[in-house]
Order: sequence, then C-alpha cells, then structure tokens
Amino acid sequence: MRSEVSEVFSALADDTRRAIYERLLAQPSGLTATQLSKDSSVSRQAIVKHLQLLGGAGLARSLREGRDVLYLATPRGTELASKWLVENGAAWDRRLAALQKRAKDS
Amino acid sequence: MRSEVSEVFSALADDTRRAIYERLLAQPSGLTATQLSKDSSVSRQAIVKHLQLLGGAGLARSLREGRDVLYLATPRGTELASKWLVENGAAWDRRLAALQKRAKDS
DNA sequence: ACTATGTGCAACTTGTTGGTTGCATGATAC
DNA sequence: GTATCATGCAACCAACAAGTTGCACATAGT
Repeated sequence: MRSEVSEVFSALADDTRRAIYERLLAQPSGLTATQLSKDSSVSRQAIVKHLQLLGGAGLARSLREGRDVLYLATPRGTELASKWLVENGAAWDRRLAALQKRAKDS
Repeated sequence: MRSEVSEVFSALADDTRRAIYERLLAQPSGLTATQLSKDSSVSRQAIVKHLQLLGGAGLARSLREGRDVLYLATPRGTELASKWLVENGAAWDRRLAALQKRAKDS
C-alpha cells in the first residue's frame, strides 16, 4: 500500500491537477467539475478523476449542493507534504552542523 | 513538457525513491548504486533508474570515483517543492484574512 | 594475465495514469 | 411533465513507470 505522503506528492506531480488545486484554493466557495472543465483543455470526466485523486490525497473534498457537486480545497494534504519537506530539510542542517564541528575540531 | 516542479513531486511520489533519497541525505559522502541495492529489495538496475530520475529532478547528482559512481543528495529539488508549497500555503493565509475582514465588516 | 566486482545498455513484462467517448441517471426550471 | 443540464458509470486506448533478466564493458587487486 502506497504511503499517505506518496499520494500527496503524486497528486501534486501533475500539471493539470495542480492547476485545478490552485483554482480551488483561489475560490473558497468551491467549484463544480463542470465549471472547472469550462475553461480547461480536458473533459469534465477527466477533471472529475483528478478531483477524486485530490480528494484521496487530502487536498480536496466534495460537497453536494442540490444538483451540483462543489469541490473545495482542504489543507491536510499540503500539511503532510510540508511535514516531510521540513523533516528532510532538517537533514541538511545536521549535515551543515557536522561540517562546522569538523572544521572547529581541526 | 512537464514542468520542473512536477518532476520534483513526481520523484518524491515513490516510496522506494524517497527511501533512496533519505539514505543519500544521511550519507553526505555519497553512496553507489551497488551499495544502495545491497540492503534493498529491488535490483541495482532499478536503483540506478531511480537515481537518474532523482538527478533529473535536482535531488541528486553523480560523481565518478575510479570504478565507482557515487551519488549525492542535492538541495535544489526540495527547494523547488518548498517554494511551491510556501506560495500555495500563502493562499490559505489570504483566505483567512478575507474571512476576518468579512467578520469585522459585519 | 586473470579474476573480481561495479557499471552501462537494452529488451521485455506488468501495472498504472491521463485521457477519451458514449450513455444512463437525477435534479431543476418552466 | 418535459426539456435541460450536471453528474455517474463503464469501456476503452496510448503512454509511461517500476521492475525484471541477460550480457557486454571497464577498472581493480593479486
């Protein structure tokens, strides 16, 4: 089973999908798949698939509104990605610290 | 052509590849594909492919050392990913600010 | 020189991904 | 109640990704 953080990175690895996510971010009231597909080069069905994938990665959620289905950005996904990056950024700091220690000891 | 940041996210989206990258981070002097494959479930050739992909994403570079080829972690890739996350994290702040403004105005 | 070992290259298999089209279903507005 | 419009579902396709095996080539060490 693919790890959670893998799902997030994988969701963010596609240009189309990142563009969708950015549009959701810019529109806090949400957007429907049909609206998103209006000025997009790909079909509504393709958009829906992307939205479901974003949902699985904790980057979006859906909300039924009568006949429409609104999609909204959620923060959990990017939190996971940030967490991994911060933790591994810390490795760079440790490397730097080790370097400085060696320099001081010599 | 797939964007640069897509390449980074895509590189980080695979568990095997992230594990390799983390090992490179922990070993500032570098590791060879053969060394990496010793205690890994996949073949050396698979590891090499991952390393080349990491290289393409600015997450690693290679260095010939006699008969061996050392692979080292590089910071550029994670910088690109962090940049995207920070910029889009800022969208959440803007949304919060808009919410507060509306609350104050009412 | 011979042998060990590390690397490079290529063909191939299998599963996944991003996209399509076609059609059925469900809610709205007159 | 019927025309309209958004959604849901399924089959299909081409390209790519992750992995394998097999073998050739290069560099060390003795």
